Amino acid sequence: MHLSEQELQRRKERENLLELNIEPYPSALFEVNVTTEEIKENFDSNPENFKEISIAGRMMSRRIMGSASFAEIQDEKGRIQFYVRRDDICPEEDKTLYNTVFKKLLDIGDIIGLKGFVFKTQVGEISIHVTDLKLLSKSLKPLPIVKQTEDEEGNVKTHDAFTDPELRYRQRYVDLIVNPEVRKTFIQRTQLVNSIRGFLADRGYLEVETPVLQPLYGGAAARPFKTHHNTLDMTLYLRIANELYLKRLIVGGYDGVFEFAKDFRNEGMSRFHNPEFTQVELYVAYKDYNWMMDLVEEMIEKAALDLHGTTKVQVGENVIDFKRPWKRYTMFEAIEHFTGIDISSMDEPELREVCKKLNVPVDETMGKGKLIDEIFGEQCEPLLIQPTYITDYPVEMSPLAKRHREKEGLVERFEAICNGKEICNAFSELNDPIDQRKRFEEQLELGKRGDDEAMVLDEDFLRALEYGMPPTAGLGVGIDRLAMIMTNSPSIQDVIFFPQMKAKKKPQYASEKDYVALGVRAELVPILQKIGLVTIEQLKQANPNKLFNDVCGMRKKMKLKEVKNPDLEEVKNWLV
RNA sequence: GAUUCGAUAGCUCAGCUGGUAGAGCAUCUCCCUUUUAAGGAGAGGGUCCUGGGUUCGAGCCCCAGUCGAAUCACCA
Repeated sequence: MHLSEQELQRRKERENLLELNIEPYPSALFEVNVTTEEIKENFDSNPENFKEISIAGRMMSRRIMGSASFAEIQDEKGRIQFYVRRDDICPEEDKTLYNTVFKKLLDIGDIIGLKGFVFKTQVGEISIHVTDLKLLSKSLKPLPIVKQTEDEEGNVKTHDAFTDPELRYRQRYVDLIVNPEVRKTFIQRTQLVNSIRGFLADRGYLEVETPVLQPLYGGAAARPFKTHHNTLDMTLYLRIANELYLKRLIVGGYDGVFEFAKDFRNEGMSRFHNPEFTQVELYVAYKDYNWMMDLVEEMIEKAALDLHGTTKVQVGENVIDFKRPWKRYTMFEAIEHFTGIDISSMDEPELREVCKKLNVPVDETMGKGKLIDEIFGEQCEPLLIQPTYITDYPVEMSPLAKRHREKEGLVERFEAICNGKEICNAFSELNDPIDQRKRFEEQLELGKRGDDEAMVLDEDFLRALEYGMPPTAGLGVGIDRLAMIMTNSPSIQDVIFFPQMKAKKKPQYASEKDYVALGVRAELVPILQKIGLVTIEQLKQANPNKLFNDVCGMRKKMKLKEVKNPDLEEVKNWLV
């Protein structure tokens, strides 16, 4: 393993601490009685409450000025400056704790505990005057240092921001340490979930859990992840939705059930798609989709209020207002509104004409429903910024929704569109088992025609319906998409702690033993690694003359005076 | 999957027409006081993503690859 100079330095510091009988990773708890936030908010009004504080966190900056120093400590809530004076933390003769430990053996990134009192500096910054300092955990890897300054107008300017998306997502822990707004985003995501959970629980609906591993995948149209159970020797799928299980529970007699579900779809990735994502699904008996629209409006409006204290949320360049009531269009109305074309009574050839005219891409396999959906998706959806309900979808696209009570060829379904994207999907659930079987069979036909996202027939679910499911309204809300909007995040990766990333290929690093087995002296191993020959295969392919040169050159460069250079014969022997 | 762009010090980035690898921050040494991106003096730190090629000479040009980003496509 290659270590940078700074990493080696810190490992050395760790050793030095041990030699001073200072445990770099102590086990005892450290009593914390205040947070940075509490100090900053309350010190001015109640300074006497902060005479004996104890706080822990990560040291994020340090400015040493001889026998006194300023540094910053960061806890979960924020940062605060602290002031350390040598003679405060070392009242006796022995000044090691300040001169050696604080100044030399501590680094930015170390986790420390402080005791002391709060005061204000001459410049007016609330700070902690430290009387006792304890190392709680030594950090061996240097952090990217992000500095922020404020100009006279109070604009915060960030220097050397840690922005590389790859590193931020692969090492989210670093992102969270140095980019405080990231921590805030995820707190808001949790607040959003809590708000919705509370809203639904207050209405008496039951939060449940249903299988993630399913023998048949259903409830949505998507390609699944496939896996295998060894003991049962059977194929299982990671769920693409939990809809059919929640409906079974409605059959079983619960009148309202919901689940925050991780779903998995084996499809493309984009800033709106992660292979695993979160939905909350809700089913309520004896209700219909009109009732559900009212509920969703209320629920999301409340979530906005809980997070922001207002129904207005800044998203990119737009301000989105979740205040009830939201605009409602039928799908046909929306298409007519945005294109001027009334397609409500068109047949398939006429729809194809319209697509051509509007430059909507189509292909042969698309039926009437898909064509309508395509027109909507191309011409309307991206233009819907404020929360808007689109209702009454073509039946072909909605095999689990109930036929419309009045309109032929449509189902009682709605989606809420916001910022140009779907945030929820709901319908009056189809509970006629005969019709449901027919719809599944139509899906099977689509599957035979090559649609690899067509639904599969679930006999057990049909059996449940045959026992009788009450009329039910069902809902699915994409939590990630909603979180993106509520936190003003442009990418789904910004609201998922550990978004899926392509695996990094790691070469099989050879160990010292592997080199020695070839006759390489152990002291030469670091040289070979430094040259870049980290696998035996690479070493074997090296040109002996060049290798000999490189080794001697690198030895000099690394200033390994005590290491004896190999001769050419010796190098050649490694490669035999 | 397609197109475009990118990869240089721990971090953020510069690097001219192909000619000895640079800055700021971070790190190390020295001075230092309630400082404000504290300051001053000095030092160390590089597989210029990988592999080929062109060339007397490649961070830079060419080819292939890896990884990433953006846009598009797919995702009812």
